[in-house]
Amino acid sequence: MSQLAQVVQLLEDRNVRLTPPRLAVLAAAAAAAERFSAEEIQRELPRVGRATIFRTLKLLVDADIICRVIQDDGRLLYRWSRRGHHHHLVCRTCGATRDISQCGIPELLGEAARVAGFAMEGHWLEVYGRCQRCLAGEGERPALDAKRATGAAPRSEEVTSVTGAA
Amino acid sequence: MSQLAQVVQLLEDRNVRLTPPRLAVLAAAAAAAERFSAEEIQRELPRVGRATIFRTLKLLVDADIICRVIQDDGRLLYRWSRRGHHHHLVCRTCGATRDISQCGIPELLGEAARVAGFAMEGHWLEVYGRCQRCLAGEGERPALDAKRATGAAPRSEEVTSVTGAA
DNA sequence: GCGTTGACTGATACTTTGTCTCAATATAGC
DNA sequence: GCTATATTGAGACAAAGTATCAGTCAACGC
Repeated sequence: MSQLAQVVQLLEDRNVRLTPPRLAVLAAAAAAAERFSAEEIQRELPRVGRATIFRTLKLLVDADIICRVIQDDGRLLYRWSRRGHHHHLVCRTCGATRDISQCGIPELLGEAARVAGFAMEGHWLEVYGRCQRCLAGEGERPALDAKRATGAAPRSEEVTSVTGAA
Repeated sequence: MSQLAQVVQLLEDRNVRLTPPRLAVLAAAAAAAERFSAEEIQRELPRVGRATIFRTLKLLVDADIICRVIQDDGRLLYRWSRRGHHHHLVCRTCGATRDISQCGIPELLGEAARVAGFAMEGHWLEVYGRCQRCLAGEGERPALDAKRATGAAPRSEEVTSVTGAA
């Protein structure tokens, strides 16, 4: 079953009507880089209303199909969510990301939380740095946001922040 | 030397002119909760221009006196920055935060980053859960956010985030 | 097939959180 | 006091959503 088919299944299970605009948003999101902005979807689908795009994205977020990703600069992007708890390495130069499945935060900070009288329930971690290509001087791109309007899809592997259950 | 005096000193060192509006913003920020929004400062200082408030906050961010904090929902807050790398425990019920100076992230994830070909430069971690008081059933506050206009300090479920040097 | 009902849509206005511009004003240095 | 420069406040503008509303569409019962 393709990813898209799975998503369709998931939405049908939630009794969400799969209308043409919704499917268009879904397809555009699927065709976009792993991380995409609402604006990209809008650009891709000029005939679909802005409100519909945002509503559909929200729907997908609610269905846990995509997740909202807050970047360093406060911008919001969307990303296909992945099952399983993981974090990301984010390249500050080109925006590329790699997943880290290793976590260890609960073990690391659980004791500190206990001492502070907190019941730890979750955490949120992102690691920033520079990827091999950018370190080597290739792959330098004006940071993703630079002019926002380039339409250039970010390289896949992308960023995200994940709110993970501790 | 008081915190405010230290800040004034810091700004003077940077040749920043300490005009009355700037001092007013500084004082309002100092009087506010540890974490505050630009809106709160505005409400506090109706006679100071909005642009001046934002400019002054930016100035303080540039001077590393306060830091911008991106919340779960993408909203921006400001927070007095502390010397030294630390993270926060955030109570989802009442919004209270506690610092954790212990970090260990670089040690924990450094190897994973290296394997992925990343040069780790910083990270961003928030731990959330419930504080002792909320666990005990006291201290529960109706989510303060409701209409944002209450002037009350932080709302519940906030997640503060800090980008720390790794 | 028809009518009803409720979900969905697109247009558009509005909100929030800033940033930019510009003329007026304050300040520092001489 | 004069001049150059920094700062200010008002207000326009922008990005990224959200809310509202009338119109449309699809499902469902008859």
